[in-house]
Amino acid sequence: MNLHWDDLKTVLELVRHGSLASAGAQLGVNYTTVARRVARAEAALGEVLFERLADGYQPTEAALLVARHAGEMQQSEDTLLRHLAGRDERLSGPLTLTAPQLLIAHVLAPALQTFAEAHPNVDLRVKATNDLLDLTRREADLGVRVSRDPGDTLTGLRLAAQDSASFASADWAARIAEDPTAPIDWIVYEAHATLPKHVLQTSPSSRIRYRFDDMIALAGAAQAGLGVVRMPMFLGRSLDGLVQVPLLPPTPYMDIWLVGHPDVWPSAKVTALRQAIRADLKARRALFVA
Amino acid sequence: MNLHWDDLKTVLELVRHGSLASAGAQLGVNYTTVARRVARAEAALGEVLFERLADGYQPTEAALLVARHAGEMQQSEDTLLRHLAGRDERLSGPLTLTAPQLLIAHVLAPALQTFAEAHPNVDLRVKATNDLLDLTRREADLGVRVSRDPGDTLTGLRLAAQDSASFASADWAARIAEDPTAPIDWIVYEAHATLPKHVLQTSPSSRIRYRFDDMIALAGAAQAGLGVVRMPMFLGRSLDGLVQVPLLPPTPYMDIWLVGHPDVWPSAKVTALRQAIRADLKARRALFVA
DNA sequence: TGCAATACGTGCGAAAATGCATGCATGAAT
DNA sequence: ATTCATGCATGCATTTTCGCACGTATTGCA
Repeated sequence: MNLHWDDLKTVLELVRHGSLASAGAQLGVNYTTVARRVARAEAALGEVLFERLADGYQPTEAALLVARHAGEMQQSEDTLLRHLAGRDERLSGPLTLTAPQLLIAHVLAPALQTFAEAHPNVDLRVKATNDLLDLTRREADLGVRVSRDPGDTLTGLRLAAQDSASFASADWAARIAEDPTAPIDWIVYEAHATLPKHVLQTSPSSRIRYRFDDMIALAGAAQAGLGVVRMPMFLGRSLDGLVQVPLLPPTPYMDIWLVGHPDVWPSAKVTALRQAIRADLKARRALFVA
Repeated sequence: MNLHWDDLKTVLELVRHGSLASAGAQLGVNYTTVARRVARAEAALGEVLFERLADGYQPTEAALLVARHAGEMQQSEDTLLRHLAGRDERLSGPLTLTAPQLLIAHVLAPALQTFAEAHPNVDLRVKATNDLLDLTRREADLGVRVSRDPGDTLTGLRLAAQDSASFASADWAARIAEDPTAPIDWIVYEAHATLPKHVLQTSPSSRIRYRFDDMIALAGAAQAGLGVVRMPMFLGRSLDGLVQVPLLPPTPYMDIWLVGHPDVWPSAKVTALRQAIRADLKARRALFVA
């Protein structure tokens, strides 16, 4: 009986995910298939790879060894896929972009439309998420990220510098204009965030009333009048029902980057999308700064 | 449609072997299966991997790229298999030894018998060939080789130093004893071999009458009385119908080595076989030298 | 104690992969 | 010109693999 490479891949995912069901989900197969492939791999290798316990499959040392080398194989596969993608000169077929939802909705949409009309044969897939997808593993071909730099392994193009400022509903804006010393409710992003020093000095009656882990929810809360938020200029300007309030002067914020893996970067489709996005944002540069 | 690792392996073997049939033979599947897997890989990658020409499948650049990375994957697989074998402490299951036919027949057989009796659960497989099997790819676990050194990547244990001398049938031996100046027919090994200088000086009437590319055939020819041969001491002594003749004094010959890959070397089965062979040959050390 | 969720094994029918037989094309040898 | 060997495509029957439905065991929680 001889060893199937796909069975090694299956062992790898089972070691990574711990249960037949989740490994199967990752592989796109039923969990029974995972169990059967593992059994086949055990027969082929002559080694017990997992202990079948009540709460799941527990990998043996041999399984960890298999997983280690199968991981290397997967890296080779990833590299192959990147190289194939990178030398692809066709302007057709799938192309995957990832970006935060709010950037897509309020910034990137026009560029995507321009691109889609210019290249009707490209099947553009947009993964809208704040998760940093792994471009090394080709979870996406290009990514738009808000960060200080593009990172070590990725190639990056700075699309725009941006400022942040304070925004709130018209209600709140009126109240602040009326009585600058009145108590101010802030809605801040992420659990451990603090108020900017400037705010603490000039508006000592400020307090953090809500902490949100999601920028979309936070924006909605601000629109609903729950309080004042600090957010990028483009976002405050784009959202209905929000106006800038003078609590926090415009401050430099993280830049917007277009990033990609250097192997994939030269592909025709990636180059075309890159240029479409870059041209569009260059024309609207003023949207992002005060 | 998603990519099967086994299809990458299939593309690799097709690139290496050039035809569906030989790739299929290598993989142990029908050639139609190779054709279908290649078609599947092409669909999954969105790339044409081979041009179907009248005289076979011609790989495209993309196929060469696939093959390169699939080769890396195969190396990972080989390394995995070696590591698994190396940490195997069981004295059961398959164990493969490779050695030249004549060494097995006339030297190793007793040691193998001892080993087999001591370890009845080991399934000992002997690959008798002069080809140097690839121990890195686990074509064998241990090899016995006649050479100057074990090579760079393999671990080696010198089993015996040996001499060579001249041998011939009883007929020839009598003729030489009778008239040392009579013409002597030599049978030499390999195409470009020449007679030793010592022979040219002391027996100027010597001439090369036959050149053989196979030591077994050569030994048989000597037994049949076709002429005089130079061969290792152990072999001349072991073959019926051959006696040593004084044309060529015993001369140091290449050593006999037991070699293995360092990853596999510590395995229990390999260690046991190694010790059996080493002990046996140590006891019969005199067989190899004058 | 009872219920829901998670995790796995098993049997069966459906789907996919495989092997085999046949036929065609090409090139080399007779 | 004919024959043979090599190499591949295609259709069909078989084998293998897979997904699904059902059953069991365990854990956590109310």
